[in-house]
Amino acid sequence: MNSDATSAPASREERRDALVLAAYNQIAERGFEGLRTREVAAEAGVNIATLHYYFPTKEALIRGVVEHAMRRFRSTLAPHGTPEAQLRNHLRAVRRLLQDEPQLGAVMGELSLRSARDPAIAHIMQDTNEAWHRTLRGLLRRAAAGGHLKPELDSDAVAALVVAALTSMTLPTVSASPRTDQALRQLERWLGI
Amino acid sequence: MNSDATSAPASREERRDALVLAAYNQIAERGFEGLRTREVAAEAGVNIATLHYYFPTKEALIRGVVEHAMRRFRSTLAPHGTPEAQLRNHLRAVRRLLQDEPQLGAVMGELSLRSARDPAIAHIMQDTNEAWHRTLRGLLRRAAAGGHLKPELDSDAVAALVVAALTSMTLPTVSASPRTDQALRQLERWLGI
DNA sequence: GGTACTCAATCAAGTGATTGATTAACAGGA
DNA sequence: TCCTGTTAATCAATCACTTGATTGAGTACC
Repeated sequence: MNSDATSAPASREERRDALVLAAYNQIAERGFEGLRTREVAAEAGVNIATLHYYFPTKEALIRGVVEHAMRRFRSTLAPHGTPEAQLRNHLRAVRRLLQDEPQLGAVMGELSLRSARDPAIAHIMQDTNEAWHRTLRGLLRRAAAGGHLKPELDSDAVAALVVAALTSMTLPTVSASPRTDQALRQLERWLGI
Repeated sequence: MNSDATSAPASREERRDALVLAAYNQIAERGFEGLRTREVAAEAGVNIATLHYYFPTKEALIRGVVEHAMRRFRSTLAPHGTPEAQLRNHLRAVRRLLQDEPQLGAVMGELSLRSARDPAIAHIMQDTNEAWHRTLRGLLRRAAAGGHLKPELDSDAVAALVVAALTSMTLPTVSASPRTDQALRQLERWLGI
């Protein structure tokens, strides 16, 4: 049934991804409140019944969006640059990601709120936040070991504050404010990076 | 038409407040996605048509919730205690408010996300955040003037970071984490309060 | 008589999900 | 090579229900 990549129909995975991306964009723009399976299907260029062929329920589609968003976000957490620059690069990378891809911030925000009433989402997001926290602790410890940060720094608490500050940038009231970059610079100043 | 407070029907204001509170609770529990005018009316103990007598549209009801939430939140921003303790009291007060009234955090979070697509909400929340920022700058300056903080402190940037960190606590993924208090303590540590 | 408030019944539109029919591709046997 | 059966994917039509909003009638109070 699967033809080569140059002709319709697209592969199963491509079709699923198109539907997930359409739902992702709709959630970013109108929240879960405005998520409509008919419109998701239309944006992906298929019939509503086709959407249900790939995702039996609307909730199943939402789970696809959760995976997509977490994968996109976690891909940013990978450290890059010299060890002393990694911490600052991290802060800048997350900030830049949320600036360049405001949809990701919007979807992450929507998912965070929904996690209060959806244990599956809560679990995935908690895992992602744990991984993020670990990544940050590692960066902080390495920076302290290299003499770039005070050795008595409480990396656990600092990581928690960094996660909180960056997470707030998924909220439009924070990300839209020019003060957000001031907040980030203050964080860097206090870190001495 | 208005009878005394001991008998039905309640006054016009009481009835409106009951509807707003019912909607507020529903938004806190299920987000805008799960907000149903029929259920709001039922929780307030009136007919759907009565809800529409007081609020012509669902959007009008939502605006009532916005006002209620902003009023509740801003009432916490008022400084209390001695000048040197006011800053720490402020941080603790907001944290405690979001702990004691998680619905407020949930609704504030929902409203923040909705503000991206509702200019009226965006305006009100921006005003509230401006007021909050001013309050914090004032507390920071007074603390610095009293010798409790470093005089070279950038009160603008610190206030921005404080707003961001506290705002993140409206998100369940942050507020549900035991690390949130660590983040707050780290902030206090860096402030020296 | 006028006003404010109430509600049962209804409307019109929307929504997630299902069904049965159709089409295309593939594999295997003659 | 052709034919047949199977499988995967597609969609128009439909279902059953939900939802925001409206209407007309009734009641109480001034």
